[in-house]
Amino acid sequence: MTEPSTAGRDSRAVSKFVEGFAAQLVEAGMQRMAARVFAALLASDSGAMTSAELGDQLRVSPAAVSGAVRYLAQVHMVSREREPGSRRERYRVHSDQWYEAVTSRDAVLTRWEQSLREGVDSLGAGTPAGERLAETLAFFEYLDGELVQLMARWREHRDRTFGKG
Amino acid sequence: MTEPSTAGRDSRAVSKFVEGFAAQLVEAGMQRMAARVFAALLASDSGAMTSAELGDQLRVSPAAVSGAVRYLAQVHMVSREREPGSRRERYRVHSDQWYEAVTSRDAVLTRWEQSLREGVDSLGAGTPAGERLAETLAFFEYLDGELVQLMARWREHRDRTFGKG
DNA sequence: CCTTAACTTCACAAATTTCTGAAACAAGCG
DNA sequence: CGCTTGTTTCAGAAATTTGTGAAGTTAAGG
Repeated sequence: MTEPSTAGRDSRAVSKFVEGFAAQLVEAGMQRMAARVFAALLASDSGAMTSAELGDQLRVSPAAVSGAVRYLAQVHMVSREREPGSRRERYRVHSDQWYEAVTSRDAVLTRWEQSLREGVDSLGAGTPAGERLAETLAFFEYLDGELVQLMARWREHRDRTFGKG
Repeated sequence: MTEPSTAGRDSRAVSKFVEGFAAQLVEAGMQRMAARVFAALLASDSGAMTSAELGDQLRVSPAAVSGAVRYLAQVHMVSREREPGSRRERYRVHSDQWYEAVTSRDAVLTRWEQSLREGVDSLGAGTPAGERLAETLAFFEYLDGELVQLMARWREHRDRTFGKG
């Protein structure tokens, strides 16, 4: 017998990946529900799902989906789409967009750098502690700049590998 | 009046930096106590502190310090030193060692890659979802390799800037 | 060896986070 | 306009995380 269209795939396999990958993300610091929603989108064929589909597949309430999606949208890991002429919303991983969000983490690095700058100032640039903070700061500033270039090279590499492949 | 030797520095300023920077680390996903211990070490002049000093400065129990240090040692952000002929242990940030730990995050990336590989297999390399996972996996593999080179360039850059400076 | 200082482990209490159901809110459609 | 469907907000219950005190372990020093 044929499976229903949305579940043409082995939903056992999908779930195993979703939960496993989400667990890894959680261990790295992401909120549990956000991780699960993200993994589910990543593992969907279209790369987009509605709130109802997510709630159904993950067995959670609309409220939980709402909260997770708000977070994911804030950090640019998914985008929201309004299907024209419907109150239904779709959440999508943009395949190239999302890992840019993971690496660039601009906001995080910037705040770290700001803290370190203040530390260097208040502890004194000449003190051993001040020098250690300054070196750390220099590292993050270096990292910032390098990541931009790294992402540029990745896009090129990706286009060669996937674009024409 | 002169301050006691260990607190020759403005302990108000130290604490402000420690708590502020730790908060940023927490927001990025690190455990609270580990973040505070790490920040305290970073802001110390010698780059090393004993368990007692840490507990005293952060106003927490030995147990809390123990837990935090175990974690930090596991992820190579501090190393433990046994002062010879004493049961006192010192915890140290190696100034160059620690941010290597932050970037390389080898363990994390490796586990992500493993999850993704399994996902590609079980969802099918030919399916749209499988292709998305494969592209994501390729990205992390690329990142792995690039980070190694990036760190090599940083060390060079650092030696030029701080080594002879 | 026995004492004692230092660290670790463990069970539990406190604080925080996470998810839910219910109610409020929005927006298409008749 | 009001009905209906879909999303968000909110207060609280449940689960998880975090830090403590106390007991346990290890090893230096008499």
